[in-house]
Amino acid sequence: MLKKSSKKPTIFFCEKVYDAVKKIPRGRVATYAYIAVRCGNSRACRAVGNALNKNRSKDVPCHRVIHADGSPGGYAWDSAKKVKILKEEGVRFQDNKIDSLCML
DNA sequence: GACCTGACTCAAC
DNA sequence: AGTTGAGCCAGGT
Repeated sequence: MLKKSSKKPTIFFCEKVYDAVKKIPRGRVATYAYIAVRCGNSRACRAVGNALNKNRSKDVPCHRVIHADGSPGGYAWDSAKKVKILKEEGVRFQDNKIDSLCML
């Protein structure tokens, strides 16, 4: 049984990305690497960003996803707005970077 | 159907 | 400390 691979968990990955991002509590942020790890590969961070960038569903608080070094990263709608939203949610910023304490 | 790019990250130089 | 290269996944051209 088991027909050898035959298929890739492509859909799984993006689905997990949305699920993980949706689970981010308000006032908190997560790094792409964190989401990637949650999806199975810590190096799939690119796929995570790509999934959000191409899908950017309103159901997913993609603004809570930031770089690993604390930079707000990018935002398909408006990177500046992303920072603003995070501040509104209560995320602490340190020198234009998200405080590591707010990272999951 | 193959190649490249993209909201990334880590390690080495 | 800043720059460069390599690694991963998915979608678009």
